[in-house]
Amino acid sequence: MIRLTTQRQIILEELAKVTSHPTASELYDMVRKRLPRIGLGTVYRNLDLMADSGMILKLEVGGTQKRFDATTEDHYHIRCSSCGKVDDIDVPVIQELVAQATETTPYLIMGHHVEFSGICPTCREKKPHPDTTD
Amino acid sequence: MIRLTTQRQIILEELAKVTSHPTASELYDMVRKRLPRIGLGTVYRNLDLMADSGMILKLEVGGTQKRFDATTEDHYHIRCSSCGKVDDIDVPVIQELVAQATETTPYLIMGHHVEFSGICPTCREKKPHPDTTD
DNA sequence: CTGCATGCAAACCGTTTGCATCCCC
DNA sequence: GGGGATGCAAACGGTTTGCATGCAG
Repeated sequence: MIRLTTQRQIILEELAKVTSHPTASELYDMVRKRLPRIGLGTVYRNLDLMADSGMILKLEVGGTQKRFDATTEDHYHIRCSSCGKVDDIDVPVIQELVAQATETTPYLIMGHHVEFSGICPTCREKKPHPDTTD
Repeated sequence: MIRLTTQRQIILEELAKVTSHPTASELYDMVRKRLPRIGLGTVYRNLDLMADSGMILKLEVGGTQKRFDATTEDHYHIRCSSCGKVDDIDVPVIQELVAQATETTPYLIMGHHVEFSGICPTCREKKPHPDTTD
């Protein structure tokens, strides 16, 4: 069984506390407020460990950084193509997709994920219209 | 308009030649056989340029590396969680998803992508059964 | 006690970038 | 001929890892 260290607990608590899907370094900053001497490596090691043991989700989304999710139920996401933020999206999961895909591919299918892309409200306000100044 | 350099042409040709979705460095290796002095930076610069101008697709898939696709029509993908390979998958694109999502999010939705995950035939053969030795 | 976990820092890997030179238009 | 494109190599950002020490069980 997975050993319950202070670091582990606090990382999990901080992740569960937010509805956003923080990156490892965002989580590092959050955790550091309570555990100033924690190392970034510890955060990475524990996130991977918890993801492997199914306690949390490691989101394989676009962008340069992986993001983490305390909600392990199957659900879809939307990513802001401007700032990279990721939010949950409340569209019902389509289980039939896997059945459909199974018929057309030699792969052994394990799952699927839908990722929407768009502009989040914050970024929308920042750039109401691309550029009408010239 | 986008300047037509030898490098550009050959990168595009090599990408169009394969049905796989190569990473930048895979493409670099392919192109280098015809253009031994090309630099990796040139490959990256041109792939980004061509993606921005809509000539090719930059796949925002999971994994550590970006992948590129000469087919710009909307379609879905499957990624092997063992070797990272990405293939097209022949499941009809669900346009209604965007409409559905629009109703439940404050984001301005631009698009969506479905990524299946599974084990490719090659990796399936390599590991017929995970480990039954204990 | 003892071995897994931590903190720290160096290493890694994919990607980006600055710069002098090159070559397409 | 001129400005964008190239080759090269150094820089970068995110992640991983080796090692001595620390602490949970």
